[in-house]
Amino acid sequence: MNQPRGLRRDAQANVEKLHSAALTVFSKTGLSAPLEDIAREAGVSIGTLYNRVGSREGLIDAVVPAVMGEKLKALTERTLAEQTPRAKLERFISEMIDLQLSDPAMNDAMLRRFPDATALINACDRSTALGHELVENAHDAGVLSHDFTGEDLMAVLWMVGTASRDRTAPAGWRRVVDRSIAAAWTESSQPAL
Amino acid sequence: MNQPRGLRRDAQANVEKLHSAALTVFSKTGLSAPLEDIAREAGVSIGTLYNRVGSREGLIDAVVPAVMGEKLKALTERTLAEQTPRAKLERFISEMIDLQLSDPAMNDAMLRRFPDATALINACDRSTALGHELVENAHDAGVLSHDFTGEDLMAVLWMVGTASRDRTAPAGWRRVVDRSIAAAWTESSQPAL
DNA sequence: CTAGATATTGAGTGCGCCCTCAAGATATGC
DNA sequence: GCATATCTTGAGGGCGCACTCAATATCTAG
Repeated sequence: MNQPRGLRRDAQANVEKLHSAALTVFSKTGLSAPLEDIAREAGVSIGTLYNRVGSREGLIDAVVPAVMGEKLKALTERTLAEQTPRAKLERFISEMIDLQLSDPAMNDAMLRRFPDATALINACDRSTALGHELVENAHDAGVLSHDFTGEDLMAVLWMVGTASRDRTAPAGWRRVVDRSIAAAWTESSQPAL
Repeated sequence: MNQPRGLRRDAQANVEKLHSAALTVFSKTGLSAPLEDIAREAGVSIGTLYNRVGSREGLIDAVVPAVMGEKLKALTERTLAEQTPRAKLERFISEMIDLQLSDPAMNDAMLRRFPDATALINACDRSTALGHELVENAHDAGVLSHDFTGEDLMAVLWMVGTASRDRTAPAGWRRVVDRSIAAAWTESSQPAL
């Protein structure tokens, strides 16, 4: 959680101010927010921002993976608490969508818009792995069509993220996505209550 | 097709050079290509570009609707030549997708990325109207689920356009879209050969 | 208290693009 | 051929953002 010691006390304080400012701004504007905004929010000059955090990726990695990790942990628990493979997968999808819609920073993260923020990418990879696993389980249980792959799941979520961040998206996008998912279940499968 | 007379001959020639350069560059890079690229391609200075065409929207409108209109006309003919309402709609969808994938300029047009290019928007509106009509006919013939609306159709096409222009799109996007369409037909409906 | 190591600062530079305008070039009517 | 209305030109200004660095301020160990 803390910086590699050796920083002067004021510098240390600035790091913390920058981190919390970054969190605020990222959640409002997304991970591509101007770094100047973050410096201002932290009450610190742009030079200091660079001195303390080095790069946008550094700042993202210092701050977002923790939040994201928390959310994913809770999400995973809720997902695995469901009874059937289908219910699990449905839960996962709807929770992931909620996460993306809840906050531009989460959305940018899931869309992998900053591939050099390696810690963040790792966090995302974990959720991707969970998704793939749930798809496989659903296949094994015979509730999900075999031509709906893990890749397809990720594509669905990518589209949700993309559509939601674009204000020119036409009204029907959500229905399109929902229909695509709905069509992937097998006949023998029962929707969760 | 021509400028409102009164231009000196050299100026007139420049207009033409600019139009054809615009066509070339737009098809390669899309409608948001730097205007400087177009001036260079036309062998003319950036100042002249502004003198002759005024704005990006002016240039787009002077050049893209004609091409688009041609393509839409042919597309419409082919669509209406199909026998059944379902075949018509399927044809329309696949032709529209091909059009979007064929050329960044067409894609930007269909995505309505330049709402102030009014002539272009008009052309697009005509194809939208056709889409809505085909959806209605399919509803009337009982081959298309009533909860797949004209708006849904446009959302599908919007997603195709968006996914295809984003190189970070995951591999499965096309299948997601196809499944969404496939799921919209009613049981009584027969796919075209 | 002070020297010197450590931080902060913000004006400045760069980049890509949009758009303008004064100075110079060119066509055209007479 | 010449006068002049018409065009072209490209350097320059603006904008938003990333990123740097010499000058200045602040900590802290002794």
